[in-house]
Amino acid sequence: MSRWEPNARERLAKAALELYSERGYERTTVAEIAKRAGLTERTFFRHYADKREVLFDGSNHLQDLFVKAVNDAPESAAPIDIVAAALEAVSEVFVDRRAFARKRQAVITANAELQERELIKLAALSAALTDALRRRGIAEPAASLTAEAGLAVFRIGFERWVAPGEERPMWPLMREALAALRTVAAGA
Amino acid sequence: MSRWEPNARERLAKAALELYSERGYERTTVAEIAKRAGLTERTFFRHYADKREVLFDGSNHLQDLFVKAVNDAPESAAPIDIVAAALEAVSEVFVDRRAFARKRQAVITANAELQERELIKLAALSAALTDALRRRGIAEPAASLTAEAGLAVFRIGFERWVAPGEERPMWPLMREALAALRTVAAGA
DNA sequence: CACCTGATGTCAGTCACTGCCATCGCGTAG
DNA sequence: CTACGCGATGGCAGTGACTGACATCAGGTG
Repeated sequence: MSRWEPNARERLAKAALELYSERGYERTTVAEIAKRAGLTERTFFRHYADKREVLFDGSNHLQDLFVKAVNDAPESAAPIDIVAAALEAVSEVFVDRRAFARKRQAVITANAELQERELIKLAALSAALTDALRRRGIAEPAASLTAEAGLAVFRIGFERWVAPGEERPMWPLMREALAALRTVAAGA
Repeated sequence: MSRWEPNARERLAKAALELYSERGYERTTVAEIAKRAGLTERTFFRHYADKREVLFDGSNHLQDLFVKAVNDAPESAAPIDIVAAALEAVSEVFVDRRAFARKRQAVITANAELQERELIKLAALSAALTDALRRRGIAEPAASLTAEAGLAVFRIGFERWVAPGEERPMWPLMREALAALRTVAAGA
C-alpha cells in the first residue's frame, strides 16, 4: 500500500466542483477544497496553478481533439467544411457528459472570474485552430476568421446543448448554428 | 482651492499605465500606483474594482458607440451591413489614439490576466450587440452570430491597426477583414 | 454657526498564491 | 541488504490583492 491515496488530482477536481456548486465559487476557500480531498492547500497549488484552473482540466484535451480533426479533414475541403468536420468529431466526445457539463457550466455562469478563464481557454483554442488551418495552407486572415467563426458556432451550439430541457445530441445543434452562420455571412 | 487635487481617477489610470509599461503588470503593486498618483491604495480600490480594471475604463464608452451605431443603421440594412456600418462609426473614434492604444495593448499582450479581462469586455460587447440586433427584429441565432462575427472582424482589424509599422487608418483594415469573412463564410 | 456630505486616509483582517525546507515510503545502484 | 535519491506531500512564513469599519476634514447648506 502506498503512502498516499491515489488520484489526488482527480479528488481535488471533484471536491472543487462539489463545493463550488454547494456554496458558490467565491465563498469556497482553497483550504476547504483541499480538506475535502484529504490534502492540504499547498498540495492543491502543486496540481493546479490557481483556484480557477481546477475546473478547466479538460480544455487541453478538447483543443487536441479539435486540432486533430482539422488535420484529418479531407485534403480538398474548404475552410468552413474543415470546421464543420471538426465540430462533428468534437460533438461525439460529449455524448454522456451532459450532466457533468451542466453542473460545471452552472458554476461558471454564476461567476465572472470563471467566465474570464473560460474565455481565454477558448481564445487559446482559437489560436490553435488558426495554426492548424494555416499549416493546411490557408492564408491569413481567412485562417483566423475561419477559426473564430467556427468557435462562435461551437459556443452557440454548446450553449444550447447544455440548456435546461434540451435533449438532442450535440451535433445537430452544431449543424443548425453552422447553417445560420452561412446565412448571416451571405448577407441575408 | 479644494482639499484634494482634482482628477484622482485619471491620475490613477495614467500612473498605472506608466508603471505597467515600465516594469510590467505583475511587478507593479497597487500601492505603487496610488503613491505615484499621490493617493493611497485604499483610494485606488474606491475608483477601480481591481488592479486590472484601471486599464479598461474606455470599454463602456466603446460599447455605447457600437450599440448606438447599430441603432442608427438604415432600417432596411441586412445584419452584416449593420455590423459594417457600426465598424465604420467606431473606427472614426480611434483616430489620433493609435499611440495610446499601442502602449496599452503592449501591456495587455504581455500578461495573461489582462488578456482575460479584455476578453470578457469583448464578450460583454458581443452580448450588447446581440441585444441591439434583436431589438431590430433579428432572430436568434442570427443575432448572436452576427455579433460574434462582427467582433471577430473588429478584433482582427484592431490587431492589424495597432501592429508596428501599420499606418493606414482603421476603417480600411476593418473593411478588408470584413471582406475576408464574407469570402470564408461563403465557402471559398 | 452647526450640520451634513463626499472624497480620502488608516488599520486590521481574509485569502490567493509562492518559496523554502522537512518528511518519508519506495525503487534502485552497489 | 543497505544507503541513497526521488517524488509527492506537509508545514510555515511571507507578499500582495482586496474588503469592511471607522476617522478626518474642506466646503456647501440651512
